[in-house]
Amino acid sequence: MREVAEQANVSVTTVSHVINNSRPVNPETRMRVEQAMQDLGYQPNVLARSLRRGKSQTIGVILPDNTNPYFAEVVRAIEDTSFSHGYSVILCNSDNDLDKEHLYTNVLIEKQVDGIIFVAAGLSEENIRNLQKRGVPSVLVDRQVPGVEIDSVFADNQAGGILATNHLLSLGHTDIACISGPHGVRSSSERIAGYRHALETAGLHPNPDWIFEGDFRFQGGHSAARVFFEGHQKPTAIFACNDLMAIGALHYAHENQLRIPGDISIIGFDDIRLAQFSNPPLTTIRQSKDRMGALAAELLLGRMGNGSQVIRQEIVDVQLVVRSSTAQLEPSWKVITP
Amino acid sequence: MREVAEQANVSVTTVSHVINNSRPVNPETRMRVEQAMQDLGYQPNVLARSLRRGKSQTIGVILPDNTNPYFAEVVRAIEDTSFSHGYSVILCNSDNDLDKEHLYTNVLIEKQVDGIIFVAAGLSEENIRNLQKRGVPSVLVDRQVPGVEIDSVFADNQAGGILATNHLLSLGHTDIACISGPHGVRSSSERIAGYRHALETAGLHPNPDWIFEGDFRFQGGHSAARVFFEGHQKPTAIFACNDLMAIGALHYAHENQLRIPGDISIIGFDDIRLAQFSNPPLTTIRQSKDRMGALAAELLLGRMGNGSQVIRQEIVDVQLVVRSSTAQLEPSWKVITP
DNA sequence: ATCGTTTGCGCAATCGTTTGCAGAGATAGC
DNA sequence: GCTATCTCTGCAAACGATTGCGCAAACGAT
Repeated sequence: MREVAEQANVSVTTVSHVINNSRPVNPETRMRVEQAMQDLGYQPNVLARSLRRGKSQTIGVILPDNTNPYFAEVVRAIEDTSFSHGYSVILCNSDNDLDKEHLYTNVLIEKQVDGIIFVAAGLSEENIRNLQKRGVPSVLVDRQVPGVEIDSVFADNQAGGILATNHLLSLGHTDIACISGPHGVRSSSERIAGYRHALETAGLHPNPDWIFEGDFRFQGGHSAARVFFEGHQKPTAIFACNDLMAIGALHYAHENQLRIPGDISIIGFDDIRLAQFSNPPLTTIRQSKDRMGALAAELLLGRMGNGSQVIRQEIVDVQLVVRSSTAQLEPSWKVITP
Repeated sequence: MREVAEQANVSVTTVSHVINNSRPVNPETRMRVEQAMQDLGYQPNVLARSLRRGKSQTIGVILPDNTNPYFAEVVRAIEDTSFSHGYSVILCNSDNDLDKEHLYTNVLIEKQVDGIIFVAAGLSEENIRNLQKRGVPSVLVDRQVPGVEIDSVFADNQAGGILATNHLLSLGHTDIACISGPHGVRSSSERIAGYRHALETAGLHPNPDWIFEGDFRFQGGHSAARVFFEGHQKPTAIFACNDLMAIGALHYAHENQLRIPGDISIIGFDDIRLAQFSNPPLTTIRQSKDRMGALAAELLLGRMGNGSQVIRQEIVDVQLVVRSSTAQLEPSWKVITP
């Protein structure tokens, strides 16, 4: 910058002002400065600027694993909208590990990020309070932490669980198993709550053997399906709490010559892109990952712009997407069996 | 920091030295300082440190789309190894857009990243020279840019293409179609080169109608398959240049009651996690994304540590993984048809 | 008591910007 | 011709750390 100033025969002050348009400067001078910047290939040092201004134009995103398509799509949306507002994003994989998450949080704070988005974080209440005490704007995505006031956006998980279960019920299924997410993940337990609620409303009571705790990954769905089908009583339909596990279950069924949806109906949750290309294409509950990511970023940006605004909790709708992995229960089955 | 210094009754100099262990300090004093840091909940401002030290402990990763499982897995490995060396990563989605990529590059430079990793970048030669001129360490992953000397790591794509094609040939297929990646993507064209080479070595000449330019996404594979099967002469096997497209093709086949691998064999490339859970599980060419990502990060870290080391180009092996989407060509087919 | 060494610490410049304050010259109003 | 206003620019102090240089006390040896 000093070099530019010298070459243009002005002070660094002026250079700064032409860069930022922060006060009027004589057109002729401005030209000279711009020319000098050109000639010298000058690029500002944003670090110094950030230091001075107290804003780094950077946000942190902490999520369990960017390899999970669901998170990948959310973070993509976050990155897009952040970028279009002039912010960069630092990516952090917490592996659902609270310590790692804490570590990342500190790194981000030390790097002076302007805000943090937690995607389905394992965030503890204490952790959040700490953030708030430090005055770091943050928003939660996909998961609530009870008993704490913080901007957040998540899907209407319970409604989704109900939607999914009702869909299966409406097809005549009553023996509906369920693959949950990892223990303690709120979004999963809400979906399960929806599942339970729908069953009870239909006058059925959920069979505890038919709730299997998965891991939100292919493998978990696969294992769950095995447990169900090696069990005494076999379900005719499965509600998986995310698409990955649904596809894992699909895979198990396929390995074992179970026809889908002939022998077993499967419904997922999320509607990741893959869902329409699975075999058969997966019936699922769509939550808009684009919208969630964008919303999260906007919430954060808003909060950063104006610290005192009221807390917002955005709930995004879910939607049943019927494809080919679910079908009417063959009446014959029920009739013949007894 | 000043506050800490006051509270501990020392100068900021000393505080700095206890933080960095950069010179001996009296144990008792050190205790006092540490206590003060505790009490005040002090966290260093890494921005200021970076400014002073001229290193930001941050690297940039520019890739087309973090939503693509292949890239997602690579970037995950990059993030992991960077983190374990004390670096954060800024994520940038270029959408294969050269302008956007250029923009991101500038942002990263201005943010004073210590290095940049381009994953399958559309990077132009000029672009790279610019980087080198500026002295920004950078490494290329998954794709070479011809005529430029730069650290890079990529898979042995041609070998992979040969491996895939030979596998199909060995199963008796001769009518082998091919779904390429987008025009101009080096990794894809090398795979195609391998495909051609293998065919020619087997005394066949590739049918130009049987090379379809895809987009490296589900949809492209799907479209390609349609073109092939609506064509006059139908292939008995398909080599897709990545798994996503292979799965797209699988999906088309399924929609049209083509049995796999009975009616058509399909082989992919990458071995993304999904590949083993597709229906049927996908035969593919594995390239270790973990290794590539880790290697890339290590290359970059090495370069950052020592600017003058010799240029390194790491080639990671590929490997045929046989699953269930490919099978022996039914002899009947060929015999009966004429 | 003196001197040389070691140990422990602080001063102040620096990294590259931004920004409050203020000065110089030009223009205008009377 | 004098002052008021306006336009354009620069000085220097921050932002929060790191680091070369140097000083003072303590210590051991003679």
